[in-house]
Amino acid sequence: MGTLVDIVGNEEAGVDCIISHKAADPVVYQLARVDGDGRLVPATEDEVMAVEDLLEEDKSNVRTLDTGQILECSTNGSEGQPQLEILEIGTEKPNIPPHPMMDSEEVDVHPKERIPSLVCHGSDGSVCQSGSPGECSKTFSELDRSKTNSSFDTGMKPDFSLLNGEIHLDNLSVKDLQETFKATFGRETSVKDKQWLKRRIIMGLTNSCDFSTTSFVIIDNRVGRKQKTETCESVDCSVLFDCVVTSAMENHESPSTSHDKKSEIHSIANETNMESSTFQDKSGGKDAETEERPAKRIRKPTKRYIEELSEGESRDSGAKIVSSVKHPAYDQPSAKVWARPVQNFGLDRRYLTRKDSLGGSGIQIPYVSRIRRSRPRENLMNLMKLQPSGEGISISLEKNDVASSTQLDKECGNNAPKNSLSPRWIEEPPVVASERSTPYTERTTIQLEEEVKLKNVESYRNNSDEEVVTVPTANGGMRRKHHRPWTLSEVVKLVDGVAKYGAGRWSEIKRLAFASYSYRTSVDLKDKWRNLLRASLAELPTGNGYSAQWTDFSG
DNA sequence: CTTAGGG
DNA sequence: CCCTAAG
Repeated sequence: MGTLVDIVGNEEAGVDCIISHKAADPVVYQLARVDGDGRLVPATEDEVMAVEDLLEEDKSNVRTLDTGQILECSTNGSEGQPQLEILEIGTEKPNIPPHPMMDSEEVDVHPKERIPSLVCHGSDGSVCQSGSPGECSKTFSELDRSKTNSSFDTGMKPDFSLLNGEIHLDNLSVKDLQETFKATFGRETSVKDKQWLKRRIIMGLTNSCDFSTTSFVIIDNRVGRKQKTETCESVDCSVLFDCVVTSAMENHESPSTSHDKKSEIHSIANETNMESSTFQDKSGGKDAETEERPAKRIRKPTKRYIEELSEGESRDSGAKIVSSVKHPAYDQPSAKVWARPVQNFGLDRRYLTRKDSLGGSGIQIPYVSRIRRSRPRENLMNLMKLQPSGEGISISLEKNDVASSTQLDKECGNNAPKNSLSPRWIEEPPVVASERSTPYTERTTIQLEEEVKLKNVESYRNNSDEEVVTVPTANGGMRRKHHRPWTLSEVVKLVDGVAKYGAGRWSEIKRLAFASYSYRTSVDLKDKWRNLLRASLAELPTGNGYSAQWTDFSG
């Protein structure tokens, strides 16, 4: 069968999530976690983020499961071992001719009729299905409303007749859209932005269940059926963009087939006139915040595709910072979820199989390692437009980052619950302090390109070489074999973490900001920070004219 | 166990 | 990165 439900565990983050791929193509992940009682609860925002990062950076914890497979959830608290059985796995494969990379079975599934359903056998033997009212649904109940009546595994059609299979929202008035929204999500909305409404509705329909706060959607892989692309075209630029990027990304991977789709996509891209270089979905982004999801991160294009933008993008919206301010309740001893090796995994050429040290089951790593051959030129250029001319400083990026995050904190930090543990802003390196008023620092084209190259190298390694290999050294110790170059995003996260939690609280930073980078220890963070400090101090002190510029701005 | 600092 | 001494 397919590759449809993944378990993502991340011990550092305490995240054990079930990702049900409702749509394999484009993939829609929905996150839930198994709580101590073996119930599915929606993943928290942070878990979502952690998992997202995990998916991007480290696939070693992703297991691919099959229908009928039993999951044991070892819980810290309770004696019993709740189990989750995957009853059905929903796929939403395209109606276009099957991609040669994919299993051809299960291709003709109606998007809204095949939806993942998980049954969990609680430790008490209770069985509950997340799609129907029952034991588990307690945890889902509120989030569930739309889902239950919009067809879960029952095959029921959604509540509204407007939408029989195809979604034609274009002709609807705002009011109609609001109605539809209400029908979809079970709540009113005051948003008047048609684009936003349409987008939300589409998402609500494409998502098997909308965890109103924590569902997130990854459009992954190639763009799906035509119908889907139409949806993209009319409704959501960001999705479309994603598709385009993805398709471009995968171009080299499936040389023969992606052509059609690619051209198709491109034509759509042209039609929609994607002048915007931003990945942020404009209408959605703004309005999402005005509605019930204030400052929540909107759907972000899969970062791997746009890593070049990560420096700006990961915090430009501020959503990340705001949303991750503090949420106590989720340190709950994570329910560990192992996959028991029950049956063979469908051989899907998109996946590499590797040995699972935990359960012995095969970990299937998406073969869609989006290894970029050449970086997207425009993106880079756009990025660089942001950088006014000036001189290049080797760690300007970090400074840049801190500067922006500092700005953000000015905006939102005041109403954010101050974490009493952490107001240690003082420990920011002097460089940073002196530069925080400098909105943009710059580096030369060459430097940027170097950066990108490095990054590509790194992501390649990420995909091909997951484990931390150690080699014995002369003095008997073990040494990590591979020097993992620090990526841009890692550095950014580090700087960010230091800004948030204070330098010195390495374990905190590791736990919270580096949850998904299992290979970076807190010591690594510390060392890296030290190096950054050194580097920055080395550049700045004796006035080569640099400091003058900084002081100009800060004064 | 975490942090700091030297190697 | 590693190692280790110090909280």
